[in-house]
Amino acid sequence: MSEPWLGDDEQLLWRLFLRSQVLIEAQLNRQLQRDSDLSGADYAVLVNLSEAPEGRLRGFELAGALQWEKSRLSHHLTRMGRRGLVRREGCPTDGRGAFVVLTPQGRERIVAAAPLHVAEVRRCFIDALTPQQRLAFGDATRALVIALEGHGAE
Amino acid sequence: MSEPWLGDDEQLLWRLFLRSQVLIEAQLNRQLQRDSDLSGADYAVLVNLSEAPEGRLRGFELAGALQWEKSRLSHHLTRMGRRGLVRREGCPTDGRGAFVVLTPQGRERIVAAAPLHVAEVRRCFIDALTPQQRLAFGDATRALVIALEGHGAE
DNA sequence: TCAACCTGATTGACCTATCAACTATTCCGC
DNA sequence: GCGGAATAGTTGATAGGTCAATCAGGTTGA
Repeated sequence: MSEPWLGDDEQLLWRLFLRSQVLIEAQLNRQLQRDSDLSGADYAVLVNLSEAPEGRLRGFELAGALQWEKSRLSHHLTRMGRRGLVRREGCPTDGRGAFVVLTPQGRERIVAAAPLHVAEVRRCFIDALTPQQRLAFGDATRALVIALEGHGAE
Repeated sequence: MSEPWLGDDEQLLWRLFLRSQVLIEAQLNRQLQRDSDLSGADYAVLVNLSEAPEGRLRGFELAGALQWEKSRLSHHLTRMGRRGLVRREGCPTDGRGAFVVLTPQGRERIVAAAPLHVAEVRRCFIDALTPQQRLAFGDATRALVIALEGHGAE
């Protein structure tokens, strides 16, 4: 429970986990870029907006949903704005705030991209596991998330 | 096995996986930066070099081990070189190639950093799982890695 | 009311990552 | 050998991410 080094099996487990992360992320980003000319970050923004009423969210709501820093969001929205995917609008009831709004083109893009992306998630992730493995995987990742949200990282 | 969308449980599984990735990566990078003034990328480079005979590897070997693009490696080595962690050396038997060599300071740094980092991996990852979860999780991640290395991503 | 503070968001500097283009060398078939 | 393909590595432009500073607009309380 508190030895200084990792045993062989622990080492292997850790490296497998790191490797699965890298591979999946790379594969999905590649697919999004190739099929839809979107980055993973673009996709996440568009999904959140498209699920919100009228395709609009306050900046801080979007940042919270994505778990992004506000400055990251701001920079990213500027770039997406240049590509016509989103637009900013002032908030009438709070002079500090702003809405982020999905443009019609943005909506078209996410509607076209989502099925392809989901299919890739299914292919690379869901279908790569047996039902038992899925259960075990969910069980373990849930334990990880609980442990990490509890102490280490707020 | 080939439905277009994800079911609730599949969706949850996927989001847990994504979230566990983000949390662990953030936590470990924070620890490395705080305790050892190294990024995760720096650490990975140094570990690979320190495990190689004489602390030296050809660029393409290092890139392969890290699964990095050659240009990423080249840029990163330039930055690490400026900080005195690594050094480049020409290869006598292949005029195109170069060795990347761990400097004495680089070795000191990784030797000092590794135990702290490993302890954090243990705390955040290994100890967060029960022995049964570790076995099952290893089984599932192995299946993922095999599936991903097989077709999608070469 | 008005000063201190908090909140939502933007900006600029800096660091890191990716892509495409390029140089130099080696390998291979003829 | 020699011309073309493949390999090793660098470079520059650009996109993305983090940090600290800034700003404008709310909120609170003496």
